[in-house]
Amino acid sequence: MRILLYEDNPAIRDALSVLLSGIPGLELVGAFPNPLQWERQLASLRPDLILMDIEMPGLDGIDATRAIHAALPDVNVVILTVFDEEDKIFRALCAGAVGYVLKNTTPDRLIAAIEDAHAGGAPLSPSIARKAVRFFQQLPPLKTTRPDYTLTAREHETLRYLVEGLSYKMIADRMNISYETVRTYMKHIYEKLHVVSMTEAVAKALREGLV
Amino acid sequence: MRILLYEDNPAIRDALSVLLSGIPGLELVGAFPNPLQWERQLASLRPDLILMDIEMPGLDGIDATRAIHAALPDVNVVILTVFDEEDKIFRALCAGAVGYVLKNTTPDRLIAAIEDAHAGGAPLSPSIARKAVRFFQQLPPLKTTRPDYTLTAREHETLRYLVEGLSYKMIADRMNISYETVRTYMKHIYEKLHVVSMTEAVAKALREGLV
DNA sequence: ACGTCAATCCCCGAATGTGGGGAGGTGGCA
DNA sequence: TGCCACCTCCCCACATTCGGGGATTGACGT
Repeated sequence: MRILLYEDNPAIRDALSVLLSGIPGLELVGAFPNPLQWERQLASLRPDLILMDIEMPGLDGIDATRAIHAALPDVNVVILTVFDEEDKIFRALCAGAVGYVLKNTTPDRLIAAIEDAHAGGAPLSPSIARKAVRFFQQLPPLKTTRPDYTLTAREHETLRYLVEGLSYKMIADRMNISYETVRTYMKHIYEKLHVVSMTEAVAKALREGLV
Repeated sequence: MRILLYEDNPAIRDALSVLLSGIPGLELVGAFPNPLQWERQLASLRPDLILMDIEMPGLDGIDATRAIHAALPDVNVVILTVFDEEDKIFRALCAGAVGYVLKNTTPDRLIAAIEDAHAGGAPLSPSIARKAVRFFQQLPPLKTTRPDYTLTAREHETLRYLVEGLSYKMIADRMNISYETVRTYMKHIYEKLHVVSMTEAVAKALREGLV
């Protein structure tokens, strides 16, 4: 398996070069401080897999991943970085990275990640995987049968206005009912949703797609 | 670590029971052919982690996962199944499963998955992980231009607690600051987000992913 | 005919949030 | 050194929400 490495820190680059070169079955075909020349390098070095840092001078690893994935979809790009921020993780995965490994990973786990990626897996460090999974859980309900709180039509309507940011008064006005009726509906909503404040109700409604 | 197993196939259930019982540090506190009695079983057996099959007579493992996750969010549910269809994977993860492991996994990898889940990771079999990652890549161009409201660190923290449904008092308590300071932050948040109430702030924060 | 339940309205008192100010301390940066 | 952004706290006055009640109407089902 031919591996290409993009990493701007010379110490880390050298350490990884030594590590990877010592593994039978792997061949490090190049190691560069940035992916500015990726087009030429990929054409001549023909890697099967790329280890990509994120913050590099000249060209961002995520942008490079996007470009590479668009041009050569068969090349597996694995992000290797210190950042475990959701923002970077999602941008990287959306850009086409097949894996996302943190730099504090032990050498043998890194090797396993490389083999995993080559075998059609998606190596993710545990904390990364958990964040990715949490993303699904926060996803608006696609076709999942969401819990049924048996809100009545008017209660449901009230909740929708609440999520829009309206006050009880405004909702009463919008629904052509009295302020007190809105209060009654809200009490029911609180009971049914097991919440005790507007903010909780709004959060629950939005998170569970009740609106 | 206390483990609970739901699996309808007696042979597999017994095999897993034997396997898990032989691991130091793990304690199999129960093994049932279906999760119909999950409420009572979880209350009495207090598992840290649940291994859940998908197709079981009486109650579907994914539905059970959703119910359990809603009632006891701290209990980690790991799906253990033969199905690697995208549909089931996504429904399971959206329902609150922290992991998804295929039954053709080797025993030591299964043990590793259990430990991984307990350590805050998200054990996914390689082919599952790849499908999950591909999901991100098919996602519509993610909001890279997320508006920047330049909330300060403390304001941002305040907003997060607000979305959790806490009152000013509770937030003050949680952040170890006075009620008045929370009020100050809220005023700033309202200005920066151009909103005038808690509900609007919560809705905007959730909709635009500010939390 | 009776019970149930959604929909509508009402009161009170207590708790909480909103808008307008002011003000001291810190640390970074020009 | 002085400015500025941030974090922290305070006061007043007013608006709004919350948690208990209670009440009437009409529709629907048995």
